[in-house]
Amino acid sequence: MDYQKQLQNYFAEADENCLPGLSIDCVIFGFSNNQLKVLLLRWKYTEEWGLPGGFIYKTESVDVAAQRILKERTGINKLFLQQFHTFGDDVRYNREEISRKLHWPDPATRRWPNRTVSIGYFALVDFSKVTPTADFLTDECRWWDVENLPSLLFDHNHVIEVALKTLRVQLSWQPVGYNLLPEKFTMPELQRLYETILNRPLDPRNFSKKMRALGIIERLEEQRRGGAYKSPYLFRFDKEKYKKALKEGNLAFS
Amino acid sequence: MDYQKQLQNYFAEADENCLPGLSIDCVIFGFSNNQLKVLLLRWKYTEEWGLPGGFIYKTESVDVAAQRILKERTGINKLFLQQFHTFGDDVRYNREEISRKLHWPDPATRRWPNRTVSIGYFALVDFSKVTPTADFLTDECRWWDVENLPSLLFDHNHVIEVALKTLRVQLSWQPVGYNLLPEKFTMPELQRLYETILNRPLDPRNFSKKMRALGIIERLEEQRRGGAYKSPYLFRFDKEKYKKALKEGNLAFS
DNA sequence: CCAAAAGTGTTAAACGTACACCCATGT
DNA sequence: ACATGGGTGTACGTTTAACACTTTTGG
Repeated sequence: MDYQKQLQNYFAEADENCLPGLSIDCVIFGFSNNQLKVLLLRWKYTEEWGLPGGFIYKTESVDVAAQRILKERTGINKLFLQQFHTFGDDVRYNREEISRKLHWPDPATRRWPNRTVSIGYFALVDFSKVTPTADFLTDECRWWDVENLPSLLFDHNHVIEVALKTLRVQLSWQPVGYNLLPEKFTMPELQRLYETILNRPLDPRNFSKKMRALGIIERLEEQRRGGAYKSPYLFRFDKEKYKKALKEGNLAFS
Repeated sequence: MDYQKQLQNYFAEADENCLPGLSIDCVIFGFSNNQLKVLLLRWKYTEEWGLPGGFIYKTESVDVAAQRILKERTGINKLFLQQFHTFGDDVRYNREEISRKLHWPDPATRRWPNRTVSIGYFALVDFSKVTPTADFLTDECRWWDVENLPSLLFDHNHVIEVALKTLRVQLSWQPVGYNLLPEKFTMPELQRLYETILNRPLDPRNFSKKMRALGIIERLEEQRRGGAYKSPYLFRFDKEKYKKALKEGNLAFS
């Protein structure tokens, strides 16, 4: 089997060139169809899903490694990426269980350390600009609703939960809308993004008022045609004002 | 020199029993004399100060290691301790510079990895309950004003800055007063704690009003006698209500 | 013409902020 | 008696929260 050899090579290289016992996990958030999504990978020849992750080269900063891993494993480049927690429990997974689930032969398994400390990053991306692509370790790469995840490998369900919690807390200071939405969007779309992340309904009149009062978005003449029912106006973020407001911490949303 | 041998033993043990290339740094905050303080250690036979830190045993969770290190190196036990950031730059210190500053012989130095990823924790402690004690690696352990730190070893000045920033942001959700103040305290003391962390003056009338409105502190009949001038009332945190308010995120302070 | 989503304004309550004087105490 | 820090209330402006009807559109 060619795949087994690739696996062995991968771990052998990591062993030689990467920091031992340390890894990175990336939680990539996107928003589409009024749902917050996470990008997951399905490992080759299995039905097992997990977060994209990888190792850190010995001469590479952890932040740079996170960007590289994202790029290598999902094709996504240069985006909003933030460290949110380091997962250091002594038992985060069972090596034998993982090895069984992934159909790994013993030699490959043994290369996987018994214990790994993992640094968690989350990314916010424009769903419409991502073309999920599987890499040599995986068969499939696709978006999953945050609300409806399968049981994942390792402690990845927990990692996603912590990322979500961080995202909620940081809603007020992070350019969430700016990174998760396409360039042009409607007010209801923005509202549903906030509702999804905050996990509670918001009043459309108050929401619209507040968002527009922040002065970080502008309404275009254009309307979104083609959908059924009344055509909503399109909006666009004013990048400069958004950044300025973020710096001043003006984007709290209670 | 006995110390050199101890050093070598220490690193040899760490090499054998600890996770390689990973360390923990602890930023311990205290409050006294209207100043926010950090606990620092002076390395033996030098004038070089740094944060208490250490390594993680191979069978120990990172959180537990942080508590153990704190206890071992400062005598402080069982307190508020929170991971705040992982420092993963590829060049966080110069091994030769460190070795020179600490008067380390080559063999000991070579045991120190060329690169270490460090997980930062910050602790909030009751200043009055801590008896700073140096350990076998250090000559002295004492509090320093956050506003007036010396140039520290490694990237520890930067680590403290990030911890402070985190502390400021989290003032609203963390039991800062509860952990940094003695059981009984006066309103001006609490106010100065907040002023110090937020780094700006607050109006005493508004501060008192707001704090008491939160319903998490109770005024005792007792007053603090002995100081000159008018005797201030003593207050105490209502632990239950404090925890409840924290859960509900009601402790924002703008 | 109908169903469904988009869009919008007013009011009351809560909260934040600015501001100044008297009081208690030890020396 | 006095110097010093402790203690307190009011008024104004801003922000939030609650609330319902009309408009637009495609089918």
